[in-house]
Amino acid sequence: MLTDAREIMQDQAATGSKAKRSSKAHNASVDLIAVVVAMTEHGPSVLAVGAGDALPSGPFEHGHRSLQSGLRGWVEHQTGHQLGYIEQLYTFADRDRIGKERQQRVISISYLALTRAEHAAGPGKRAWRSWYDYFPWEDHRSDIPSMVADILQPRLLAWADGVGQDHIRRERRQRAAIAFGFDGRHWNEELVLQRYELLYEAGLIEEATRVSERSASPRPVPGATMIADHRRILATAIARLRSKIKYRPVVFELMPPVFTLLQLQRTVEALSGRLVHKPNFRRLIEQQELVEETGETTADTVGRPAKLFRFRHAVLDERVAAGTKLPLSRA
Amino acid sequence: MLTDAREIMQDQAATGSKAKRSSKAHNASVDLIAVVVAMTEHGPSVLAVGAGDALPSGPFEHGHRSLQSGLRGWVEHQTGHQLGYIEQLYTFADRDRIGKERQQRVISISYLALTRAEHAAGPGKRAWRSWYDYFPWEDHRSDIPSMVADILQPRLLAWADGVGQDHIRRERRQRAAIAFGFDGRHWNEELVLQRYELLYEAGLIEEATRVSERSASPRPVPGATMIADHRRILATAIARLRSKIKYRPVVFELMPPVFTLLQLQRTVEALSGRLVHKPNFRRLIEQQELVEETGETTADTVGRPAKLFRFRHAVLDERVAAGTKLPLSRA
DNA sequence: CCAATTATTCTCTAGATGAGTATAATCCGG
DNA sequence: CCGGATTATACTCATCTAGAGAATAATTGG
Repeated sequence: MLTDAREIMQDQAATGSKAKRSSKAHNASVDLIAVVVAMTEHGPSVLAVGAGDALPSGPFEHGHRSLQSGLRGWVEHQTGHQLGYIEQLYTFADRDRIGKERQQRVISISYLALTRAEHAAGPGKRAWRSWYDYFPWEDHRSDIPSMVADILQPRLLAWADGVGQDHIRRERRQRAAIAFGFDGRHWNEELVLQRYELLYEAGLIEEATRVSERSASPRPVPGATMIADHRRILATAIARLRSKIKYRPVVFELMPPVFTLLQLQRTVEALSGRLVHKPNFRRLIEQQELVEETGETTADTVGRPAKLFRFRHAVLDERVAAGTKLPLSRA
Repeated sequence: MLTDAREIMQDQAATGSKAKRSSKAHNASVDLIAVVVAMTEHGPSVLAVGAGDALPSGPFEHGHRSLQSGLRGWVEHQTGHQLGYIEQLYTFADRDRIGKERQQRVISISYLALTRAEHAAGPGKRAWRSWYDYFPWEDHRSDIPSMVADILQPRLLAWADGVGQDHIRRERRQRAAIAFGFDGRHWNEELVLQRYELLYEAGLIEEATRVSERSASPRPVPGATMIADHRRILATAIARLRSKIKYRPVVFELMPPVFTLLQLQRTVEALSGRLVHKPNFRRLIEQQELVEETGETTADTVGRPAKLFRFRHAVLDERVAAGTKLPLSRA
């Protein structure tokens, strides 16, 4: 099982330690929320519950051995899905949420999990939704979605120009330009959360406006909504994953045991939302020795048959990739 | 104020959302733990309380507006220190910890904060401890500490060889070699947590053994201890910071408003625990336009006077550094 | 003025990366 | 059985980046 060593270690650390300090901590309820990602026929997909508008989640309970095992339990119970790779995303305290009579706060701990769609056992087959349903502006594979220039840009500009002070207007314009690549800037696929936050701040996200205010607010931007802040958590997960595939071999968690290099490339492209240069992608994968040939080739496809590869699990032990960006002396 | 946009946004997200799902979540107490880092005369230092064996911490309470503000409150109260940059580290659930009669779990949310030592107001002047007091094997600036070869290596090998099965022994040896750079491997300064975990697993960390077992266990390795798992949290923070200075301009949080390039270099070296190549470091900083000249030069020192620089806060708005490692097409 | 000391600039090299071209192996319709 | 379409794989080339070390500049203290 491919797992992020650091995260796993941390969680083991959590369950193994013994505390000595007694504290007058007050109580809170603790929720676990999972973003479960897999590749389906519809592209990079997320496991949704309810009407496709909620992430699997549930309270952390006494029976749970650890946070992660509690999360696994809830996902399995709600979707019939067993999780492999898990990493923690973020913990936040919800301010407005109040439990029954006695005031009580809710702590939400969110996780990113990677799996293969086939692993599903049970009913939840329909539960996969392409994550681009929720973020249609994030898919730049075929081209920049027309809605970016047609809808997002004018509305964000209107939002920026709707403010009186000059420096705030400029600052808003600049933030929008950086996040969405306006004015000839490059698109940065990792800024998923910043883009969502910006739209949210501009009042263009449906979740940002209360039902009572809907008529007064600007029309929200296209994209499926979710309850509470689940869509924000999803944005966080996508951003994390898009960043992580660049320095850790996590893509393979989403691949079948055996695959062609083009299939691998298509997966990376689906996740990052943009196309990569085929020969260079191949060179990158091979020089890092991430895969090994099985000896087999594909048969069913048109054109020259492609070699099949499998992930070299050994690289997880051999190396620990860490991005060097300091001018260290090699010595 | 230089802050990590992603983290801050997340926390705002937390306080701003409204939840709809009612849950039967059971109660837990929530603790906030801070690793506060600054550069002092003794190098990279961490703010400690008690006998220098605990991190500032306290329960998350009703009065707190958000997790971060709760953390700020506790640190300020316990150390008189105001915090600037804050980012979340990790959340874990402590299994063995039980509150009074009714069984209750403790959730610990840990944070990394960066500040300047001078910002201290109040008594806690003695509270700064070099982080190398706790991890003496992590400082490779002058040379590889002799204890690595003299103490750590033999004890880790003894631990590995103490197991019967051949493949487990090999796996332990390999893990130790990768983490500590044995057998001619390179030292990877980011593996702070992995190294601590390995020593912990090998029973060489004092916190790992209960008092009653102390006589039977192997003698722990040098290094100041901390209560509970605070030293592990510190290791996590150091690892995160060593990684982050490579792709985000966070070092400047630790610098005075005006500094020379050598001072900046010394700070980076102190954090990463290793030396960098001076001309190349300079080239890196300048080509990224992270700093601008003040026009002044240092006077007090021997040798050619150095130009003084200040951080260009504008870069935070202009750019969003994100590590590209995919063979994307430039378009 | 000279030696010592620190700062700053340049040069050289090897490797990584972006981009495009060329060749290989298959299928399919004639 | 051949030629075009299609996909896979292998090369080539220019540019950029990062590691390493040398050369030059501006001080201080004798």
